[in-house]
Amino acid sequence: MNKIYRNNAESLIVFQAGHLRDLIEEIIHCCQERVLFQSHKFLLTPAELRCLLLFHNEKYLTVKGIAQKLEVAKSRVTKIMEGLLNKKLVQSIDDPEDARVKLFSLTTSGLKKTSEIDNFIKEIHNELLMNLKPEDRKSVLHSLELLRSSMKVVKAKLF
Amino acid sequence: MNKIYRNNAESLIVFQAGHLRDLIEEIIHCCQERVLFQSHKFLLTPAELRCLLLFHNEKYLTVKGIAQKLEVAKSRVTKIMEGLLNKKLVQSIDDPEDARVKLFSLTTSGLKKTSEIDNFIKEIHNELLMNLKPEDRKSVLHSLELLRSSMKVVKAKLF
DNA sequence: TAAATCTTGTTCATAGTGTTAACAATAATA
DNA sequence: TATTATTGTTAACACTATGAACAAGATTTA
Repeated sequence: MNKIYRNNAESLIVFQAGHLRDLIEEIIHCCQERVLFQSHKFLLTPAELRCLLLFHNEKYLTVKGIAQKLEVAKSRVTKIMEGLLNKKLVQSIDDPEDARVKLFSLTTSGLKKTSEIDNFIKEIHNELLMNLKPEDRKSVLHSLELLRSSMKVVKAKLF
Repeated sequence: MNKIYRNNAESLIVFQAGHLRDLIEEIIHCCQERVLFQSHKFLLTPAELRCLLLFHNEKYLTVKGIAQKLEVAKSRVTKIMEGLLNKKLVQSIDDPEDARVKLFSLTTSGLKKTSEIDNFIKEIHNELLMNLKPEDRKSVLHSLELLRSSMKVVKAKLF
């Protein structure tokens, strides 16, 4: 029952599923290494780096807003911002319309660093793409879209 | 210089690289959620779960061996094994050939749990595959292989 | 063989990520 | 105005992880 399959089709699926598992694991491992590498390179903790990148689209962010985007508790955000304030990469002002709220924004050096990080990440992904043969690029992207969709379906079943 | 590209080819590459970045990010996020879900499901910490799966291929493992496979410090392994010993999922004996060495192995309940976890992961990946159209499966796997290779090249340049 | 060196695993201090609960200040609502 | 809801902080806790110092045991070498 463990090694004998009803037919070749079933055996192929088991093989492919195992292969899929190994490939995903390797790819994730590689990405995690990159995250550590780049936070080390920019003298930030991974959480600080992730947080800085949120300011790419928005000039002002609140603790609540950051917590939602990073999907962590507000108390965690307080800690992360403490680090970024110490490093003088962000500054905070009180929201003139609501005294409970703090508005965080990048300092000049924070803006510079954020832009450097974003360029670095862009460059990495550019290389990632350029290492693929031009005719493979579209199909790799399409495959990742299929995989993402399938993951969403599996996830929906799980919860 | 930021929004004007020399030609359509360059613009396409920038677009594709950004798309690649977003897709990888989403996929990784999904996988991380799965890791949390499954460790919660099996009443283990993620590190304990990862460690249990190492016994799939080998009956006996040492602290050093586990540290190498998990790519963590030996002191970390000591802690993880403490948790697994408390949960009675592993047992340890002194290596008769070297008094410094401890040989860890799964208990009966550890073996059972490990097998349940492995089946769960197999099932997840099976579903992941089955949600793809049969004619897409090979190309998705092939694309992941291409991506993995490209990542290795990029990584090699980085270090 | 005895001394020096290497290996194995543990403990401890430290850092980073993250949660929940309790709380104070402020805002919105009834 | 009194109640309720929101915002952000603090504190206690858990998990992941590292590196240094160390003890015990194995190996090498002089």
